[in-house]
Amino acid sequence: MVNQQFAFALHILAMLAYSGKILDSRTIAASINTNPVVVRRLLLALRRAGLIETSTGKRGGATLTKPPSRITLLDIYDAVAWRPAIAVNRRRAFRACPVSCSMKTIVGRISHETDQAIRRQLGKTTLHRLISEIR
Amino acid sequence: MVNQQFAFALHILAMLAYSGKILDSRTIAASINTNPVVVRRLLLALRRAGLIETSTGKRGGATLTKPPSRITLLDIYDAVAWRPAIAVNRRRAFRACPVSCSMKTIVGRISHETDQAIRRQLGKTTLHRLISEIR
DNA sequence: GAAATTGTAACGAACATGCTTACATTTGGG
DNA sequence: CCCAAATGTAAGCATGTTCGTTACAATTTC
Repeated sequence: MVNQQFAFALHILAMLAYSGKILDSRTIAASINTNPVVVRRLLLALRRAGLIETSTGKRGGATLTKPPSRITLLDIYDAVAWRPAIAVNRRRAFRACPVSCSMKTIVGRISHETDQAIRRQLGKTTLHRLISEIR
Repeated sequence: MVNQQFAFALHILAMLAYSGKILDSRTIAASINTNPVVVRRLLLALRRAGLIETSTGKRGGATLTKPPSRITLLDIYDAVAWRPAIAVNRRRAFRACPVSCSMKTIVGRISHETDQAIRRQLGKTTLHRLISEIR
């Protein structure tokens, strides 16, 4: 992955789990060293996934909806990673070439299997275990 | 991954394995539906990894250096994927925040574990098995 | 020596990513 | 009731990546 959204999302949720309090996007952004709007966009994705709740207005911010022991890194990955780790070539195949005609299917399967392997791995770790490594 | 280089590399090696002959970059590029220079750049990476040999001049091109049963998708992945699937935030940590100070290490470990999971998966499949699915 | 091929540099277009500004909306508290 | 503080969200910009393209030197075969 080129983008850092998964790393940012982990950081956000680690902050929320570690503090246990409502945190605003400015505080979180300072910890990540980025802009509050970048954080807010990720908060939206995490909320859509049901991992956090947000509230607007004064004293607003975000909190977890579940205990950190019941959130896995896979939940977070699903919330923010929409592209598979392995891309497939989507162009038209060259009809006269059997390799070309089969590659989309074959690479599609490889991509899917690899995704499953990633998901299996991420499903093993909870947010609770992740924050237990802080300090 | 945003880029398609792994998919392209799989395609190139599948062509070489399937045909068993020397193929030039123009032929391969036509099958992938891209430009010969794009193919040649990947051929360089695959050659550096010891998977193929190339020859210049008339009747030049590329061939495998080993039987397809002895090339795994992991070999190919290593040849062309230099970025880890999961990026880490490389900015300076915010010193006053314990979460911020720990995240680089923690996400680094997650990134590494995930990479290992990907590599385990890709190591299971040989180029031979891949081309057995053609047609 | 001509033709075909790789190796490689240089440039550009398209796209992805993240930062920033801006502002409407919502909420809490005096 | 009004102000301050916060999210939600759009728009635009800068940067980096990716891929395609052109071009040409070097190499090899015939």
